[in-house]
Amino acid sequence: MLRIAKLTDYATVVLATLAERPGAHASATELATLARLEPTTVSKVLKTLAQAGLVESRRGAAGGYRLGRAPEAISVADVIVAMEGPIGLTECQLHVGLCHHEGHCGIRGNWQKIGVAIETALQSVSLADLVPGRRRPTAIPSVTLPAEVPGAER
Amino acid sequence: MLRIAKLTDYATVVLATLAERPGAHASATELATLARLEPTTVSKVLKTLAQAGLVESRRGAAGGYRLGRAPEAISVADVIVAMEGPIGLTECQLHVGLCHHEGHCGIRGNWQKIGVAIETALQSVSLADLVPGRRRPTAIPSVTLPAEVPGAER
DNA sequence: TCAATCAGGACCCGAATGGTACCATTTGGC
DNA sequence: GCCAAATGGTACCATTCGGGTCCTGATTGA
Ligand code: FES
Ligand code: FES
Repeated sequence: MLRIAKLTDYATVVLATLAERPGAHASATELATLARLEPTTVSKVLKTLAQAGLVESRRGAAGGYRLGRAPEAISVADVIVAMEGPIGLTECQLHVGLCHHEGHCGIRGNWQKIGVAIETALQSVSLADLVPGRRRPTAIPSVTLPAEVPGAER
Repeated sequence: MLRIAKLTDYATVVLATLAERPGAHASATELATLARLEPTTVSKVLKTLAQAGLVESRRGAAGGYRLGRAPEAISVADVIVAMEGPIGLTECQLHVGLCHHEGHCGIRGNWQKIGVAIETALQSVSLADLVPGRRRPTAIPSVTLPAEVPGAER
């Protein structure tokens, strides 16, 4: 399916909600009602996001969460990486030596390039672009697949 | 993870193997030994690919599979769609009316745009680009996020 | 006729995901 | 000083999904 996890989707919704109230801290339950999600789930998502530094947390009474950086500085790629770990289409793309066919499979390098292209595309979309009302036309800049084939033999 | 399924990865490997022997039909077991994969798995993959028209099959003795089109005409997006169904980052991106938050969530449209951008990137990489020995520098053309916000208010 | 080969399922098992609950820790207010 | 509010962290369970195998039937060439 090439899908992101549901929790990642929730994360974007919660972050978008947070982006609409800059500055002040908002509690997890408060955000949950605003986003109409389960409080427990929102809490879980926020914990993960806090570990990644995308949101800042304050504990204790009157605590809560707020964005760790400006909405423009948080990309969709950041959210995905925070929630699901490094972006990689295939398993063997991330670590070398795990795949049985590395020796005779010339595809690996290409998967890596494709992954980089997608990641670049995701990085150029920021939270500010997702927040309704603050929309502005966004153009993903020319995503070029780095053709580092040395001698382009054929 | 934003990963593709393993079977999809296998599909690209098998297709790449097929691309190296144009014309003649190759049996599933034959392809399995070439790609060093489980014959049963390769068979399963090929069946799926045949349904999508990416490979042509011939039954009976001396039967087998061959590419349905030229390697240049088969994109990575085609393979993913054939193996995993329509590309969509989120669930609510594919069908309208399933998500509870559609009413007040302005994110959905943006996810769709991001999905289109990724799909475009995947479509511009063909099988021919993946086959080792036939490599040629590939540039994913300027993937532009269609900013169809009517009045770009801000 | 027979053997090879694809077609189309059914089936099973393990892993991952979504979701929930519990308890410790911190912090502000009374 | 104490309590309520709120996060931090972990552990847990049910369900789903993906990977993988196997079986039976249909087709085709020798
Ligand atoms: S499939 Fe893993 S290296 Fe090619
Ligand atoms: S999360 Fe489903 S429409 Fe926004």
